[in-house]
Amino acid sequence: MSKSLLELTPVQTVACCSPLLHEPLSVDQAERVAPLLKALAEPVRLRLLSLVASHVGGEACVCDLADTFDLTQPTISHHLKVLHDIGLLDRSKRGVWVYYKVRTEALADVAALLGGAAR
Amino acid sequence: MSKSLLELTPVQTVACCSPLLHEPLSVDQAERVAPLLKALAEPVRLRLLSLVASHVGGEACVCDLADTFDLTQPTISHHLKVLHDIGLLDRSKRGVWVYYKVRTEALADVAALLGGAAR
DNA sequence: CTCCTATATCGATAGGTATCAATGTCCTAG
DNA sequence: CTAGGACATTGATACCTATCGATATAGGAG
Repeated sequence: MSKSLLELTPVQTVACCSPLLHEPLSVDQAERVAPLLKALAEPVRLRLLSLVASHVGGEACVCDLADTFDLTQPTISHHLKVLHDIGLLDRSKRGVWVYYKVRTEALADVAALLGGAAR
Repeated sequence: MSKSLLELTPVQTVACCSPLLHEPLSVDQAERVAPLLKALAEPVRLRLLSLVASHVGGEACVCDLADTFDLTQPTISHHLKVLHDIGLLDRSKRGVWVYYKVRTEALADVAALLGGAAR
């Protein structure tokens, strides 16, 4: 099944291969990637990320997000902080509102490691 | 799933397409994917997966793996069970040894959701 | 300044989990 | 059959985290 995985387009030789499946991950690599995956491994955070990304302008304020969930505002705030601290969300305060925006590069890095070969 | 949404050339796919980032994830989707990511979100398990995949024949027995880690055999066995239970590793017993093999489709599914598109 | 609203932080709690030592299961050798 | 080795399971422990209510902070309205 991995025949197509071996055919790489030149441009994506780096980004496209799945290091995870092609050579043993170093301890350092594993410990660097795991926290990113951990931040993603939460249904609420996955939905938050998705909601922010698909919101108008690619960003959303907490007030846009909180109503979607059956959770208190501190809990939403906590999840946003986790995503921001790990580098998956950018944060910018404008007036009273705080806007979050997905850092797509970070997400792409993870995807590339896991299965970039699918591209 | 949402395969019909992704009728793009490989180039476009690389540049832009990520289901997670293009439409809000449903609660169901999020709750289905999160456990997979959770299973991956562990340095030891990432390394195990990587070791199994890059081992000769794409599979490895526990005895091949255990020595690489500074952990007891039950702990390694635990992590392998987590990866197997979630569907990321296949398991086959041959004689006294148990061989594990990566289920690349499962990994590709996750990668596709995060940042790639299945071909 | 005072009040209100948006968001963050704090403290507590309940549930999850990585790890170990001890033990169980199952296969093969003899 | 019995012994030994490969792997899994169990039970205990220590740590982590998702969630809440309460509270803090900070900006805008009046």
